[in-house]
Amino acid sequence: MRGRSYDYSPSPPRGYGRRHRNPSPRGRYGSRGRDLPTSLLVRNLRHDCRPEDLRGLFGRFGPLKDIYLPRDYYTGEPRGFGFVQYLESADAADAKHHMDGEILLGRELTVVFAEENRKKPAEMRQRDRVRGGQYYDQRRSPSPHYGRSYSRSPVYYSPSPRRRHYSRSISPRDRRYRLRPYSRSPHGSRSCSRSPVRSWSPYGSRSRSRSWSRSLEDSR
DNA sequence: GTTGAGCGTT
Repeated sequence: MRGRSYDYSPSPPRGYGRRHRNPSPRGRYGSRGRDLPTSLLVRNLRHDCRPEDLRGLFGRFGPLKDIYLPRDYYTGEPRGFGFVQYLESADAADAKHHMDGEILLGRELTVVFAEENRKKPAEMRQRDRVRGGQYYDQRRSPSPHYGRSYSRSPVYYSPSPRRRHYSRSISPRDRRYRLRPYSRSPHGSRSCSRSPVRSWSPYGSRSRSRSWSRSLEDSR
Protein backbone atom coordinates (compact mmCIF):
# COMPACT_ATOMS: atom_id res chain seq x y z
CA MET A 1 0.00 0.00 0.00
CA ARG A 2 2.74 2.44 0.06
CA GLY A 3 3.45 1.90 -3.53
CA ARG A 4 5.96 -0.66 -2.63
CA SER A 5 5.56 -3.74 -0.64
CA TYR A 6 9.15 -3.79 0.33
CA ASP A 7 10.52 -1.14 2.52
CA TYR A 8 13.95 -2.12 3.57
CA SER A 9 15.49 1.26 3.37
CA PRO A 10 13.67 3.41 5.87
CA SER A 11 13.63 1.19 8.85
CA PRO A 12 14.66 -2.35 8.47
CA PRO A 13 13.13 -4.51 11.13
CA ARG A 14 16.33 -5.94 12.23
CA GLY A 15 18.00 -8.05 9.83
CA TYR A 16 18.49 -8.11 6.18
CA GLY A 17 19.10 -5.35 3.79
CA ARG A 18 22.25 -4.29 5.47
CA ARG A 19 24.04 -5.82 8.31
CA HIS A 20 24.69 -3.65 11.23
CA ARG A 21 27.63 -5.60 12.31
CA ASN A 22 30.38 -6.39 10.03
CA PRO A 23 32.41 -9.00 11.76
CA SER A 24 34.36 -9.81 8.67
CA PRO A 25 37.34 -7.53 8.41
CA ARG A 26 38.13 -8.67 4.94
CA GLY A 27 34.74 -8.43 3.48
CA ARG A 28 31.29 -9.55 4.25
CA TYR A 29 30.89 -11.24 0.96
CA GLY A 30 33.64 -13.67 1.46
CA SER A 31 35.57 -12.46 -1.48
CA ARG A 32 39.15 -12.19 -0.53
CA GLY A 33 40.15 -9.97 -3.36
CA ARG A 34 37.13 -7.78 -3.79
CA ASP A 35 34.55 -6.48 -1.45
CA LEU A 36 32.03 -5.93 -4.12
CA PRO A 37 29.43 -8.61 -4.44
CA THR A 38 28.71 -10.44 -7.61
CA SER A 39 25.63 -12.30 -6.55
CA LEU A 40 22.21 -10.85 -6.82
CA LEU A 41 19.09 -12.01 -5.17
CA VAL A 42 16.06 -11.64 -7.36
CA ARG A 43 12.87 -11.63 -5.45
CA ASN A 44 9.25 -11.76 -6.40
CA LEU A 45 9.84 -14.14 -9.20
CA ARG A 46 7.07 -15.96 -10.82
CA HIS A 47 6.64 -19.55 -10.00
CA ASP A 48 7.00 -20.55 -13.56
CA CYS A 49 10.08 -18.51 -14.08
CA ARG A 50 13.04 -20.45 -15.25
CA PRO A 51 16.71 -19.79 -14.93
CA GLU A 52 16.86 -19.34 -18.63
CA ASP A 53 14.49 -16.46 -18.39
CA LEU A 54 16.67 -14.82 -15.86
CA ARG A 55 19.68 -15.46 -17.95
CA GLY A 56 18.04 -13.78 -20.86
CA LEU A 57 17.16 -10.80 -18.76
CA PHE A 58 20.25 -10.44 -16.68
CA GLY A 59 22.70 -11.72 -19.21
CA ARG A 60 22.49 -8.51 -21.12
CA PHE A 61 24.39 -6.64 -18.49
CA GLY A 62 27.35 -8.92 -18.46
CA PRO A 63 28.51 -12.50 -18.44
CA LEU A 64 26.77 -14.58 -15.88
CA LYS A 65 28.55 -17.05 -13.81
CA ASP A 66 25.66 -18.91 -12.34
CA ILE A 67 21.95 -18.85 -11.87
CA TYR A 68 20.12 -20.77 -9.26
CA LEU A 69 16.50 -20.96 -8.33
CA PRO A 70 15.92 -22.52 -4.97
CA ARG A 71 12.78 -24.42 -4.45
CA ASP A 72 11.22 -26.68 -1.96
CA TYR A 73 13.15 -29.82 -1.58
CA TYR A 74 10.18 -32.05 -1.07
CA THR A 75 7.44 -30.49 -3.04
CA GLY A 76 9.61 -29.05 -5.74
CA GLU A 77 7.66 -25.87 -5.69
CA PRO A 78 9.61 -22.77 -6.59
CA ARG A 79 10.11 -20.36 -3.79
CA GLY A 80 9.70 -17.30 -5.86
CA PHE A 81 13.20 -16.00 -5.79
CA GLY A 82 16.49 -16.74 -7.39
CA PHE A 83 20.15 -15.94 -7.44
CA VAL A 84 22.02 -14.44 -10.30
CA GLN A 85 25.75 -14.36 -10.05
CA TYR A 86 27.93 -12.32 -12.34
CA LEU A 87 31.54 -12.61 -13.12
CA GLU A 88 32.08 -8.95 -12.55
CA SER A 89 30.68 -7.03 -9.68
CA ALA A 90 30.25 -4.02 -11.90
CA ASP A 91 27.82 -5.92 -14.04
CA ALA A 92 25.98 -7.07 -10.99
CA ALA A 93 25.60 -3.53 -9.79
CA ASP A 94 24.50 -2.41 -13.18
CA ALA A 95 21.99 -5.18 -13.46
CA LYS A 96 20.67 -4.50 -10.03
CA HIS A 97 20.28 -0.87 -10.84
CA HIS A 98 18.42 -1.61 -14.01
CA MET A 99 16.43 -4.65 -13.10
CA ASP A 100 15.39 -3.61 -9.66
CA GLY A 101 11.77 -2.68 -9.97
CA GLU A 102 11.40 -4.00 -13.47
CA ILE A 103 8.26 -5.81 -14.38
CA LEU A 104 8.65 -9.40 -15.33
CA LEU A 105 5.49 -11.12 -16.43
CA GLY A 106 3.44 -8.67 -14.49
CA ARG A 107 5.50 -8.82 -11.36
CA GLU A 108 7.79 -6.25 -10.03
CA LEU A 109 11.17 -7.71 -9.49
CA THR A 110 13.22 -6.86 -6.50
CA VAL A 111 16.90 -7.16 -7.04
CA VAL A 112 19.27 -6.84 -4.16
CA PHE A 113 22.76 -7.93 -3.44
CA ALA A 114 22.84 -11.42 -2.11
CA GLU A 115 24.70 -12.31 0.99
CA GLU A 116 26.50 -15.54 1.35
CA ASN A 117 24.12 -16.95 3.83
CA ARG A 118 23.52 -20.15 2.08
CA LYS A 119 21.42 -22.35 4.16
CA LYS A 120 22.73 -25.74 4.88
CA PRO A 121 20.76 -28.90 4.31
CA ALA A 122 20.59 -29.52 8.00
CA GLU A 123 18.99 -26.18 8.60
CA MET A 124 16.59 -26.67 5.80
CA ARG A 125 15.63 -30.01 7.17
CA GLN A 126 14.73 -28.61 10.51
CA ARG A 127 12.97 -25.76 8.97
CA ASP A 128 10.86 -27.97 6.80
CA ARG A 129 10.06 -30.14 9.70
CA VAL A 130 8.20 -27.51 11.52
CA ARG A 131 6.66 -26.04 8.48
CA GLY A 132 3.21 -25.42 9.88
CA GLY A 133 3.47 -26.72 13.38
CA GLN A 134 3.04 -30.28 12.37
CA TYR A 135 5.56 -32.62 10.94
CA TYR A 136 5.63 -32.40 7.28
CA ASP A 137 5.22 -35.61 5.43
CA GLN A 138 8.79 -36.06 4.45
CA ARG A 139 8.38 -39.71 3.92
CA ARG A 140 7.38 -38.86 0.46
CA SER A 141 9.97 -38.37 -2.16
CA PRO A 142 12.30 -35.54 -1.54
CA SER A 143 11.38 -34.11 -4.82
CA PRO A 144 9.24 -35.43 -7.64
CA HIS A 145 11.58 -34.08 -10.21
CA TYR A 146 14.71 -33.28 -8.39
CA GLY A 147 17.36 -32.27 -10.76
CA ARG A 148 19.59 -29.47 -11.64
CA SER A 149 17.47 -26.48 -11.13
CA TYR A 150 20.54 -24.45 -11.62
CA SER A 151 21.67 -23.32 -14.94
CA ARG A 152 25.23 -22.71 -15.77
CA SER A 153 26.19 -20.11 -18.17
CA PRO A 154 28.03 -21.30 -21.19
CA VAL A 155 30.27 -18.31 -21.12
CA TYR A 156 33.01 -19.91 -19.23
CA TYR A 157 32.54 -23.51 -19.36
CA SER A 158 31.41 -25.55 -22.25
CA PRO A 159 31.53 -29.05 -20.99
CA SER A 160 30.34 -31.76 -23.28
CA PRO A 161 27.46 -33.43 -21.57
CA ARG A 162 28.33 -36.42 -23.59
CA ARG A 163 29.96 -38.38 -20.88
CA ARG A 164 26.87 -40.19 -19.84
CA HIS A 165 27.79 -43.69 -20.62
CA TYR A 166 26.63 -45.32 -17.48
CA SER A 167 23.76 -46.87 -19.30
CA ARG A 168 25.75 -49.92 -20.10
CA SER A 169 27.80 -49.81 -16.99
CA ILE A 170 24.81 -49.71 -14.74
CA SER A 171 23.91 -52.81 -12.88
CA PRO A 172 20.79 -53.76 -11.03
CA ARG A 173 22.92 -53.74 -7.97
CA ASP A 174 24.31 -50.32 -8.68
CA ARG A 175 20.94 -49.07 -9.48
CA ARG A 176 20.03 -48.95 -5.89
CA TYR A 177 22.63 -46.28 -5.42
CA ARG A 178 20.67 -44.12 -7.72
CA LEU A 179 17.65 -44.32 -5.52
CA ARG A 180 16.57 -41.44 -3.46
CA PRO A 181 18.90 -40.60 -0.64
CA TYR A 182 16.15 -40.36 1.91
CA SER A 183 14.16 -43.32 0.75
CA ARG A 184 15.27 -45.21 3.79
CA SER A 185 15.78 -42.58 6.36
CA PRO A 186 13.24 -39.87 5.99
CA HIS A 187 14.04 -38.45 9.35
CA GLY A 188 17.72 -38.50 8.77
CA SER A 189 18.53 -39.52 12.28
CA ARG A 190 19.90 -42.93 11.91
CA SER A 191 21.83 -43.44 8.77
CA CYS A 192 22.89 -39.91 8.67
CA SER A 193 26.47 -40.74 9.35
CA ARG A 194 27.25 -40.47 5.75
CA SER A 195 25.88 -37.85 3.54
CA PRO A 196 23.32 -39.68 1.53
CA VAL A 197 23.41 -37.05 -1.07
CA ARG A 198 26.88 -38.01 -2.07
CA SER A 199 25.68 -41.39 -3.11
CA TRP A 200 24.05 -40.02 -6.13
CA SER A 201 26.47 -37.26 -6.64
CA PRO A 202 27.21 -36.63 -10.29
CA TYR A 203 30.85 -37.08 -9.50
CA GLY A 204 31.42 -40.74 -8.93
CA SER A 205 34.14 -41.10 -6.38
CA ARG A 206 36.10 -43.53 -8.34
CA SER A 207 35.12 -43.27 -11.93
CA ARG A 208 35.95 -39.64 -12.04
CA SER A 209 39.52 -40.02 -13.16
CA ARG A 210 38.48 -42.25 -15.88
CA SER A 211 35.72 -40.07 -17.04
CA TRP A 212 38.02 -37.14 -17.22
CA SER A 213 40.54 -39.06 -19.21
CA ARG A 214 37.96 -40.14 -21.62
CA SER A 215 36.48 -36.76 -21.77
CA LEU A 216 39.80 -35.24 -22.65
CA GLU A 217 40.46 -37.80 -25.29
CA ASP A 218 37.10 -37.31 -26.72
CA SER A 219 37.56 -33.62 -26.77
CA ARG A 220 40.79 -33.66 -28.63
C1' DG B 1 37.79 -28.64 -4.19
C1' DT B 2 33.19 -25.54 -3.71
C1' DT B 3 28.51 -26.28 -3.06
C1' DG B 4 23.05 -26.32 -5.44
C1' DA B 5 18.46 -28.70 0.16
C1' DG B 6 21.02 -20.87 -1.28
C1' DC B 7 19.03 -15.67 2.46
C1' DG B 8 14.69 -11.51 1.11
C1' DT B 9 8.71 -17.20 -0.93
C1' DT B 10 1.96 -13.84 -1.24
